[in-house]
Amino acid sequence: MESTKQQLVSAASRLLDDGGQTAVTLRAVAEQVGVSHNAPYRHFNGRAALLAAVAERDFDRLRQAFEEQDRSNTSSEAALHAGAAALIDYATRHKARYRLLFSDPQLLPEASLRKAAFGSFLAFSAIVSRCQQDGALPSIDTVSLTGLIYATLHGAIDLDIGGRASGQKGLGSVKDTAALLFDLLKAH
Amino acid sequence: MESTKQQLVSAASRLLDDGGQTAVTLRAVAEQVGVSHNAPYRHFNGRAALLAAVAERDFDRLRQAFEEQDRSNTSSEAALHAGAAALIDYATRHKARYRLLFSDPQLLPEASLRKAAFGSFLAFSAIVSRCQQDGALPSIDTVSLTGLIYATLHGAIDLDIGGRASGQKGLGSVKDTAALLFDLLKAH
DNA sequence: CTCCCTTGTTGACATCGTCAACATAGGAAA
DNA sequence: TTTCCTATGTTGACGATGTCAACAAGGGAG
Repeated sequence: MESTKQQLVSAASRLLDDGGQTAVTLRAVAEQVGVSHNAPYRHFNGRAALLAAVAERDFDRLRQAFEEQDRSNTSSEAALHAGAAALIDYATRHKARYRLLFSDPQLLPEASLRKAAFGSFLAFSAIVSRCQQDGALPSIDTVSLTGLIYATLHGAIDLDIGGRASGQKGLGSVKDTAALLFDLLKAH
Repeated sequence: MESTKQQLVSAASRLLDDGGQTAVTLRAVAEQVGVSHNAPYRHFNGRAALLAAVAERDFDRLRQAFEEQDRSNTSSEAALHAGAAALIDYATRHKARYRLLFSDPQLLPEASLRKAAFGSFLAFSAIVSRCQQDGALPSIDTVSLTGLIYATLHGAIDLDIGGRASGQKGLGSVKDTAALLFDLLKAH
């Protein structure tokens, strides 16, 4: 027995995966849940708020995934690679959702969403910090270094999804770019 | 005396800068130019095609900016930094337009648009290649290296525009991220 | 029992992208 | 010159969509 609110978020996620941004219409979401076209307004302030809820939920999941890697029994370097792989994997599996989280301009900068986004960034930062302590990454400002890695990962993913850079070579190029960055960082 | 088609593209750009994605409605564009709400259809296949034309024009301008830096009389390293600064500057001045070029999911993968996007990437790649010849950048595969730099720049810009990463620290963090990457690359 | 907050419904409205039909001017073709 | 076609633009209409207002039911608190 899932609450209607949760059902709405789930339905929006599904529509996003299936038909992309334009498929996520309030009316379609409502229909999927089996309520009237205006029921969503009892749970969300409007379309943007519903999408923000979807993004928030997934940001939390990403954070959890990063935290799991950070707590794992592997080496810090392996955790870093696994964390990056998790992000790439999520983006590959849910392109439209990834775009919603990281690049949607219509998402209101709600405090809760910003907090969730920052939370996943911080979780990733924890992995980076552990790598630094182990000497696997240079001992510079952790936030700056995390920003560099995060930006590179996101940029490679986003360019790949949109096919805007070096042709559409598939996600192989994303992993290659990440590997190249990690190699450079390893060599001090 | 500007052709109506060019006027439509210019008006769309202006509306994009002023009011963001949602402000660019075909009817508003037509009104700005002073034609009926259906006149744009005589020049573009629809809204997506008009936006693609805007993106294509700006991709060409970016390519020209990169080519100018490549031909400049400065050092190859200065050209690289100037090229990066030009991209950051463009993104800062025209956030919504930057998003359109590099991250808009609704843009049909028209051949001409893809060609223009690839053209700007290639122009940037030429600068990178010159840096490699001068020993200012590591002698690895040029396309891979350009992909890394391009991805980092785009990722830092995109995260900053959306305020998704380390808080909204302004574009300062973007330049810092770029500087950090260049430092790392310089140290082989 | 009564009241009110939550949740949901129906109906309406403005806006938008898009299609179809019609108008007009200017040059090519005869 | 006259005829016709194409490019360009206009008007009108339609369906889809986000959103607002008004109404309904139901269940728990007092």
